[in-house]
Amino acid sequence: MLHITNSFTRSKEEFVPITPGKVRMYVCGMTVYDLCHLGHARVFVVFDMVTRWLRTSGYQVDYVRNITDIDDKIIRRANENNESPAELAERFIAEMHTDERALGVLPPDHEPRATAYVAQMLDLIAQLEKKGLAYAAPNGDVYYSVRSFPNYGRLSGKSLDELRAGERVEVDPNKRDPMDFVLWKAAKPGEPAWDSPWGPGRPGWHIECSAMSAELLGNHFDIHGGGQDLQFPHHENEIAQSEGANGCKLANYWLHNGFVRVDNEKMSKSLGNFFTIREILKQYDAEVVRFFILRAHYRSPLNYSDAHLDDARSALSRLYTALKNAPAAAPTLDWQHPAAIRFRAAMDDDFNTAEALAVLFDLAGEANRGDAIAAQTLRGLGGVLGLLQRDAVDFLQAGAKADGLSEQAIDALIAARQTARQEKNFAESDRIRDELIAAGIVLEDSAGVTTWRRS
RNA sequence: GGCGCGAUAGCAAAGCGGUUAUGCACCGGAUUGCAAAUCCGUGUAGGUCGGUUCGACUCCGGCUCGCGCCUCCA
Repeated sequence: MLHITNSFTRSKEEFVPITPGKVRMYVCGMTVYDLCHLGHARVFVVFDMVTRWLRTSGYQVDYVRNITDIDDKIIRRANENNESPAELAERFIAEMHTDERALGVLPPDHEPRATAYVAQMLDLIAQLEKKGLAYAAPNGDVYYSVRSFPNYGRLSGKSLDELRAGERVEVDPNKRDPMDFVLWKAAKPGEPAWDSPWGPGRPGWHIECSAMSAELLGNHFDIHGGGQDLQFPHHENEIAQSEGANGCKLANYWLHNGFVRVDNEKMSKSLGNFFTIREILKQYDAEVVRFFILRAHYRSPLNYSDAHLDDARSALSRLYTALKNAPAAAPTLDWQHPAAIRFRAAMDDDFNTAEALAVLFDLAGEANRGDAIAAQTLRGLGGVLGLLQRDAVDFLQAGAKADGLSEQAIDALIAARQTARQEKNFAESDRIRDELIAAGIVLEDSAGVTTWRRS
């Protein structure tokens, strides 16, 4: 029985889908004006894990993760680059897909782009205006009137009066309340624009998600996810828009993943302390990065550092080492295996991947003691998390090939060392081994055969 | 200032009112020509002050410290 911590109620609840056997999930994706950083990677991997677990649990999942392909930053960046916003967005969507696939993230069922749903957004804004929840301002923008939506602040636990007290931005004279947010932005010269009843313009950020989720999943769906930083105001605004227009609950469960930190500070573009997936992948195997993300609970903060990635790599190596003698293709996973039962219990407990991974390490120990079933179970359960599907030796030998020794050179040195050992010339054999260690290659002699891996 | 989250061993990170988390690192042993890997074993915890309890790392409260949101942000 799956239990999920719902950020709306701030409590752990039994998961009950709206339609038995089916789960409809919407996750806020990325604004495509630059390469993805590790924070984005965490969202991708976490909700990929959620989707995989729901499917493993027998649910048919309809997973939507949107792409924001029109906004201020995209327009600005495109102008700087002398390209159109559409071209820029297209480029970074492709880059995002490259990063995701490297991390073993399965494609969502739908990846709607905001620009393809402007008509639906306009419908929604019209409904909100009709219901007195939206108003056209003198400057041509259309705003949402937060004071007209009684539940505003429920998700984030904020009240409008408290928000006002902490108001740090200059009050816009076009807004009736400082917290009112834009639904439709009047066009400025040279910017992409769509026609609308309120004049040419483009959609505000928040309305995109309300329109796309309704179009693809309906007005009421099961799970809404995203990074913690979107809880306020983005998700709060989505609720105000969708529930205000449709009169029904938007999502039953709200899931927010924790931040990635650097030196105990949130990793973000505005702080400039971010690491792109691309640069991390130059140094670390993508599966190590995936393992690193999954090793922490999805709601906990995750501190990024080379030392932690090194640690993750060592840990994952232990798992793969246990699979060295296991067949590559795992037969059907036996869910009655004691470890599988523990694994399921951990995952059912709010997607506790840290606990689930601990089960994998216990299995590795059993496999190392010669339990072939344990090795199969290890590979099978790893697969549920999108891990451990490679040939073990391939993983252990994967690495910095560019600046290291070629495999032929390594094999030649191993052969030379073998000859020296047979001649009991241990000074020479140890010299060769030291040379390899200096090059990051560790040798392992077992049963008369020497194998190697990267340290 | 308002709201919220967290504090676990050298590092990372979970569960749990009483019984080994787990990984990395470390130490002892086995194995090895020596290593590595592996196995066996030991040790190292629960910010602080109180309360509840037969018993608290686990529940409750105060304090301290850290983090996040309140502006775009995954």
